[in-house]
Amino acid sequence: MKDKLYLIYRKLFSFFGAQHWWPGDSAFEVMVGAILTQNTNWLNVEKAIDNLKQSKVLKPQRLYNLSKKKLAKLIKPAGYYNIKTDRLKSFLGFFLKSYNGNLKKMSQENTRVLRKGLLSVKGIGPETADSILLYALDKPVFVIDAYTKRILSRHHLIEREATYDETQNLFMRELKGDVQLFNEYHALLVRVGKEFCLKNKPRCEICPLK
DNA sequence: TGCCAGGCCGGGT
DNA sequence: ACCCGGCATGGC
Repeated sequence: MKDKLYLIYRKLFSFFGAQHWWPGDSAFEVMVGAILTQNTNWLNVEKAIDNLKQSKVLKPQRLYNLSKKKLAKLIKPAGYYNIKTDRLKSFLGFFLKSYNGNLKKMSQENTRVLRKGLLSVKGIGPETADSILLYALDKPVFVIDAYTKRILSRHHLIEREATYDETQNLFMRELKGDVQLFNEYHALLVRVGKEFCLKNKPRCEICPLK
């Protein structure tokens, strides 16, 4: 099993090359993007983030102080804008209250404690929490998403109905706990998922994993 | 033109 | 402990 996961990684990397994730200019932008991209096309998220940048509010305190109505309007292109407004606000409350809106302070926290804290925020589930841990805070946590599960189950490495934790445990048990590896591996899975492993239009014949 | 995207919550079984 | 509807825009 261990060899299989490394083999898949090598195939993906040699086919696609480095993905340079997470796209974004700052760790804070990554955290905001992680919430905005929930079940949403990244291109739409970019529009929302651009709006926040144009309005000069892509900072913890500025964003937190913004009225719900104004925030909702700015992130509208990302979809689910009412829900995501609340989710951003609750996350920012946590970030400001627990870590004074300071990324350094946050990243010094014990990873397990941090994950629990993030999961206690309404609107942050396992994938969003782990994306923040890995891509904003450089913690060696493997991110699981819909593509990852679909690809692994189609290759019979997990059950089709495997849970998030089961899938994550597989990766973290079999792979060396390396931030750069986890970063690149997840990004590559999303890449191959988008191009070859769509829900109703799989292109398995020409997939680089074939 | 309909299908789907880098999920998560809450209410019902 | 699962299961499912709701949430919403924009690209292809």
